[in-house]
Amino acid sequence: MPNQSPDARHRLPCRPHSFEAEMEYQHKEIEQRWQAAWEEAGIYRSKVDWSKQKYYALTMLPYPSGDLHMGHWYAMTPSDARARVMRMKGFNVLFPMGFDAFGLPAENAAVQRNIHPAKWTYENIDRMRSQLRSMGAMFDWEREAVSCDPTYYTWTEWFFKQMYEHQIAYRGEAMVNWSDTLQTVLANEQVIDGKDERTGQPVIQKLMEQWFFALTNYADELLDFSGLDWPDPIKTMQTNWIGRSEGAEVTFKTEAGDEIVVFTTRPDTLWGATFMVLAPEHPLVDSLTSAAHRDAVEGYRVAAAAQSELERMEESREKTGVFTGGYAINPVNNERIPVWIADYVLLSYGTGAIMAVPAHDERDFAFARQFGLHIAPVIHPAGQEPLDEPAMTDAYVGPGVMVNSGPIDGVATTDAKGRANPSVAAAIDWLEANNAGKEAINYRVRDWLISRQRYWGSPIPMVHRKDGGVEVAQELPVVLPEDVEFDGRSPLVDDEDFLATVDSDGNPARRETDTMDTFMCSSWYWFRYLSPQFDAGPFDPEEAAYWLPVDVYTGGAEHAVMHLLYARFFVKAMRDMGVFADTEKAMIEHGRDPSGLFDEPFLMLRNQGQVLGAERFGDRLVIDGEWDHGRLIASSVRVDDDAETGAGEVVGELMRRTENLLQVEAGSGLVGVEVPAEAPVDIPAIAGVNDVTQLKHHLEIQRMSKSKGNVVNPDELVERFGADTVRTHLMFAFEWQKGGPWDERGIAGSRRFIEDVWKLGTAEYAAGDVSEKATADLRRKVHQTIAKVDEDMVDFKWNTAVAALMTLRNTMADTLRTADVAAEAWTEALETLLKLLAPIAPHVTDELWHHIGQAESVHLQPWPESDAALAAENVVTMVVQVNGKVRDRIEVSASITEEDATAAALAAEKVQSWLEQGGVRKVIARPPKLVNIVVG
RNA sequence: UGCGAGAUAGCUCAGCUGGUAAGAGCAUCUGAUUUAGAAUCAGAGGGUCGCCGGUUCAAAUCCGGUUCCUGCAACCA
Repeated sequence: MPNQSPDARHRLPCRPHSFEAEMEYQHKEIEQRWQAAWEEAGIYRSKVDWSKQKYYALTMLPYPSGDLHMGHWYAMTPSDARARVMRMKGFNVLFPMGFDAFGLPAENAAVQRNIHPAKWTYENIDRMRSQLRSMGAMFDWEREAVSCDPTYYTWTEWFFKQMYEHQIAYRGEAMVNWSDTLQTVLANEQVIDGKDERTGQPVIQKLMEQWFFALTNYADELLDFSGLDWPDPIKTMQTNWIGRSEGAEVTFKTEAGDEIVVFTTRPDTLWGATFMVLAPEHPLVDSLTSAAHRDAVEGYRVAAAAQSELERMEESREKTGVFTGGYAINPVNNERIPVWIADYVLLSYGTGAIMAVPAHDERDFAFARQFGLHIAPVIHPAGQEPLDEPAMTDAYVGPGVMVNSGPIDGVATTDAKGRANPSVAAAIDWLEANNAGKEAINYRVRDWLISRQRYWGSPIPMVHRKDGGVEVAQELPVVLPEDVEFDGRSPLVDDEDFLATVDSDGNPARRETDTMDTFMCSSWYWFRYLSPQFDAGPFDPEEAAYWLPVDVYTGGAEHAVMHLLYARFFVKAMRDMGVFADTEKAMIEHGRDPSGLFDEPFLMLRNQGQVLGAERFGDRLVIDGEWDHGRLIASSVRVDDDAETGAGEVVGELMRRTENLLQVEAGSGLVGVEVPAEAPVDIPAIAGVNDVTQLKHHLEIQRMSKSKGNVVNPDELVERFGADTVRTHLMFAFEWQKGGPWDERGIAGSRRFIEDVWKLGTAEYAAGDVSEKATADLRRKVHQTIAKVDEDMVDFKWNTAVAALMTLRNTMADTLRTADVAAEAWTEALETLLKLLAPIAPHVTDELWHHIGQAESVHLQPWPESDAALAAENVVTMVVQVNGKVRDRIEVSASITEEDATAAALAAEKVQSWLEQGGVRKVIARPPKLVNIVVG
């Protein structure tokens, strides 16, 4: 009810060009105008200011694949909102953006569309920059870094050189993952289930000489997450990936005198080792194999090599393998044991050879039973009869006492790992005393393979000398030649102009043609953001001294054992190579203590989930029954995915269900089905008695992808609803860490919310009959909302923060109608709403902020603080229960004592009749919320 | 198979350390407005909190079991 109250005069519209004409919410005009205004005023420029507390907020930089998709919006806008909150809280916030611009898709585009990778990449970057701008994020564009730019990859090469000179980068021969389709090798971390994690292309194992980084040197340090505020799943994934296990290395000798070293976590079971198994590719297989077994061994090796990792894993768990004909000597008891090869032993783990203890290892047991090999129990199970070998159906892996184990007989064995297990400790001591082995730690993680046989990457700045030596190129950077042709292979390998160079002695030499893994570029990009133009080093120590380390990092969890592991390794290596020496000096000069600041890149990490496309499929149902007025009354319902038409009265997919009414797509159209309570519902996948509510109706969620046609284009949504609405909705519709299916219809609600805020902000509030209680109620609501929103936003709980703002919206909409609060309280409520919403919906809030007469941007305002006294409830409704059932409610003071609460409850009107039924046995008082009276 | 998360309205979710009558947005329905629809406004319906058992004066919440779903790792010696 707008009117001309004098109270409204303190809110003079100060932007006549947008408000006088009409009070309609024009998202497009508002957003474009404010984006331009912010840029012109430079309010998002972040500069070193030692008088202010810094906050480095980072979000994973995108690969310029073409268009910004929903995932980018989902990942970045909450990160932006969080950075804005921190800024309003008084921190000097750096929130930069850039592009991870090297990579295979650019080369594919070159082959398919005959466009140079650089051109393709930079065109995409241009497009994505403008799309990023449409988000209205507070990116500081003057700090942008693009990894494929020579001013950037100069320093990527420089890092490689440092790594080489510090013996962290090395060239070595190893079994590596080779993708024939991609024509390159891949790091272990980038292979999932035998396929390239990006493209799903299969890989095979190949022995090749490649460039590696000695990541395993840092394995132990990488297991230490102390001081890091990271999600547990990520820490677990990295820990599992690194895969530290404690045990011993034991040396076996073959009859020919060769040594076979094995790693085992159970050296205590050595006396039960009755055979050995080598990986098919193990180098000693040749010399071990006897003439009689050579054909079989060769056949097995060839078959194993021809299989992709994927095929190996897809096979059943049935063990395969062949005997080499060779024997080794068990060093603890000098027994002669056969040596087999089998593909369940992996060359890439441990030493590629195992001692097999079939009695106490499930895999070895299965193998022994399959091939009739000897099984020798050496543990007497705790509290059981001794193991009877022929009767065993499984390996025994539990605790007990060592038997048939010579010097360690009688020692207890427990479930503990490593030396904490008495039997393992005893075995290690014996091995070391007898020179047969030593305590050892094995890691599953391997060194980081960084060579790629591709063109569009940072060149590895190395030169192959004529004399066979390798050395760093004379001049950095080694620049990628631009004038090249693409046919699917790297054009570098036959580019004479590129290849020909000279070594440090002036002799003709050949350049390395491999480029670096693009994860190398992204392992240090947040340093480049600090000073993207700096040319005396990878980053300016003065900037680094202030901004480092990154305070909060946001991005996808899929990088758990790739980027996030490499980045941690990289920083530790940089620290050890002295790259931070100048930064440290600068820190000390500015009075900042540098200790411990270069051990980890990202102090806090938060992962967003994924926005999925909603595609819908329901159970396929077979329904029998009777027709009644065009509707089928079911006598039975059965789920059968393979059922064909004709198998029942109605066969089809369940599209919709409301209570017991089904809508089934039965080929000819939708059929209505009513399922009476007595009709049996059979769902094979769910055991027991099923009912109609367990039927799955048409809804399936999955990744958005072009081929599935379920991609939602953020540009269109921004056009229709505005960036503020899209941002708000992305933060409201999902639990950020979890993500979920995109529902096209839901966004209208978020748009309505923004429009309601618009209405509140543009309404003329005129106080009528001011009530003190109403005023206090509104202020309480406001201060409760501040507390809730503050807590939620700091914690990335966007959905509940928006929900809290929506309820404040509801309260304020009521207030606008009742007009019973003091004008000051209304103004406080409105200003608070705008400030709290500003990080989420930056444009509309700034517009309204100016509309209510403020001159400065809402984004430069201090974050509201909750006044606990105002937020506290002073009068509350106390529940009076009798025997746990609510019988009455009474208004009491929030600070009521237990005695008063009890007395009030016993005096409550509606409980009297219950009190008469029996004596009061007990009174449980929880002032001020509840009193429970137990009677009878 | 192991580890983790989860199961609350038709959908997506909130409900913190047990305590009022279980909430929000969307969807649905009714009414107003409209030639009609959309939009808007007013209002309504809809939940055995997966299932079984236990602890308690009191359980969606804690404990045990069970089913289902989902994420990650998967022959790691």
